Amino acid sequence: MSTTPLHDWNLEPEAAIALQRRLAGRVEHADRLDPVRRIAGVDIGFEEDGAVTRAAVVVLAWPPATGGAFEVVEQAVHREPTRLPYIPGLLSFREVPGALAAFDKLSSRPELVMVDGQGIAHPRRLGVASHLGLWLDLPTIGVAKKRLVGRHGPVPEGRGDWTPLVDDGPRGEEVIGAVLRSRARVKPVFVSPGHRIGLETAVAWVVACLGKTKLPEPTRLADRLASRRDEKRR
DNA sequence: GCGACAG
DNA sequence: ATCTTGTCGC
Repeated sequence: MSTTPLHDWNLEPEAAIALQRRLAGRVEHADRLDPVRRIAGVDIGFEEDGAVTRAAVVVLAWPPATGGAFEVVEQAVHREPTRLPYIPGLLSFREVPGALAAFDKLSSRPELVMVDGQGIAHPRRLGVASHLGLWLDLPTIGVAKKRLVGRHGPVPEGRGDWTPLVDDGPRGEEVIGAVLRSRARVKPVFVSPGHRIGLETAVAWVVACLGKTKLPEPTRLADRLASRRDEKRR
């Protein structure tokens, strides 16, 4: 993939959208995973009233130890001035640069990455997970807490159950993700392929990484580190 | 004009 | 995303 620094990109909305259209065509929708030994979780948080972007990456060992506990192989945090405000559909331009910088601090390279946000469940099929996957050239999965686009029917109640998230594309209706019941009696999460992975495989990995909470461990731990829940809760 | 709208 | 106390439940 291109190594063009994102800060060199023209971030005018029209240009950003045109770029997303081009990049979407490069996203791979079939599984192309190496044997998985490490899974990374990525998330971005903010400090100083949003003036500072805080990107966090947590690498977990796969498989988890008997009992379900995941071993944290390593983690990294990168802070930088926030580049852009939040604009639905253009989240990548706000969060990917920081995420890449955080990845640069890692000494190991994961074989799979889970991102807090959408994958192809995006207006132009290029959510933050897909965008990051292209730049890292790694399989990525988008795990979002809310819906950005698409529609779906009732979500089955059992943990691990899911219903397809569909949206209309150039060639008619297409499945862009899964609305997954990651935990009984809790609002579902939106799982969508980011890059180099298909929907079924993506859902299987998310379910395999579920602990006791709504979010899969990689994303949950990255979220905690990005929002520094540790120091805060006191 | 009125909603919808990842984080 | 972020600001935040208590509270219900396993």
